[in-house]
Amino acid sequence: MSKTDHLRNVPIFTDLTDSDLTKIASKMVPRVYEKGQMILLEESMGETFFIITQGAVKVTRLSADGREVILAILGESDFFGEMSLLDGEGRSANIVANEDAKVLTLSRNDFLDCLESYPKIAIALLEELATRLRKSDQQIESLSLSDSQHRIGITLIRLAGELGTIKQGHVTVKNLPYQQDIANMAGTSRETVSRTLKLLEDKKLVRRENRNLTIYNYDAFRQAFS
Amino acid sequence: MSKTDHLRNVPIFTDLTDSDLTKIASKMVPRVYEKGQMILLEESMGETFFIITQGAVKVTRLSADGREVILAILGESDFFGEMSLLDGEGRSANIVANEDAKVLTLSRNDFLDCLESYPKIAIALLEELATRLRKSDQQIESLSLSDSQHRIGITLIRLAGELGTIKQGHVTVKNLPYQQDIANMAGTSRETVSRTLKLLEDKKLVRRENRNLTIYNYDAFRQAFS
DNA sequence: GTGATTCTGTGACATTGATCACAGCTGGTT
DNA sequence: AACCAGCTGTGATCAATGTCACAGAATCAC
Repeated sequence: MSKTDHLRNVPIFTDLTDSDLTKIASKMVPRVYEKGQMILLEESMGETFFIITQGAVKVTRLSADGREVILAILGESDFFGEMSLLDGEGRSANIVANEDAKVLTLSRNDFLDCLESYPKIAIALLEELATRLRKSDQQIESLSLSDSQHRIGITLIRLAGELGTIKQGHVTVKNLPYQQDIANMAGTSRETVSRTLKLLEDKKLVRRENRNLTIYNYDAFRQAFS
Repeated sequence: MSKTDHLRNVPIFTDLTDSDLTKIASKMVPRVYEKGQMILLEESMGETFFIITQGAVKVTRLSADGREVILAILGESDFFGEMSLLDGEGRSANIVANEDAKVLTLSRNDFLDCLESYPKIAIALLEELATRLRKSDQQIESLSLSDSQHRIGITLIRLAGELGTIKQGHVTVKNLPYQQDIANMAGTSRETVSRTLKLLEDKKLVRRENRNLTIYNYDAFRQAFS
């Protein structure tokens, strides 16, 4: 698949003509990362915009004592790095390749030029940031008000939405993240995730085999936890 | 103060010429709300953009059983309502006048026209959303990793930044919000806020008199809680 | 296939902080 | 000035869940 083809799938570029896409694509530089490799380090200055063409990354913040919060897991056609380009502050999060990953990068100047030249990109980006803000607000609510069981349920729904495939009402998440990662997304401990998954399985709400998780009745499940 | 004067103070409009500002101002309709009055209700469709010219509002989410999370307290020259205009989803939060408040409103269409006609507005708005997203991410981190004492400390810092005035190293927040509101911002209970404030006062980190709170050594305080 | 590494399950225990209950203040209103 | 509503302080209690410890599974590397 060519660079241009990849860009076409990215929400903020969908409104562009082929020739515009090609122009932008020509400025993008591909890079490759191995699983576990750090792509961006907190505190460093942001100078690059990234689009994922293959694989997945996790966006985290680390506390002084090394505990980690996972803010998001991003996959193909998702992008990152725009925040510090936009507001000029330093990085606010770390990005790590969660599996082997390929990305396209755009320099700060080229990115900002895009915004100036194609107002549609700016508007689409506004849309995307609004959606992310909305999700963050939901997360804040759930961390503030819900107990660990609900937060874990909500996290499974997030994962299902991002990584799952729906088939006749039940969703399967292949390659479920490790319990520690789920815990770091849900703001709880690994042990609590273990116990809660068992409980959900006992209640016949989900099934696990190998690294896959199936939510039997996705709608009912969302009902119960949102 | 004229409408145009108010707009000049709003970050997303600062780059505009006077004549552009006047054009936009002419489309804005003023409204007035009393303390406690609901300005926007969750779930309703977003059709209006608001700029605060006087007073303050709180942005909240409510759980099914009536508990409230305060996502932000906004004051003069802050704006809200842009989220559902941008991504077309329903409202994600409630807005309540926290004191008597005056606002200027802009209709959906006029707002979107502004974005199309003045790319600078779109870019400034991107900047603002990036900043908000950054704050949300910090909040998620602190809810996930910090104990209640730290979360309350961080909340006081937020309040100091938004409502306080700095004078030779110490910050005074006049008209500190009620403990219940602080609790709803910090994701803890009102009683815990009461006990923690006492503790901070005993440690000579802050002083309270009437409805005012003074943080003695702002830099050290931030050091200790961030 | 074997060993090493990493992930998961589970009991025991300690602790935080929510909740309840109620008294004491404070500020606004008549 | 007296009253009332709503805010604040504080003790007692207790459930949820984090932490520790370790055994059992799964997966990876050679």
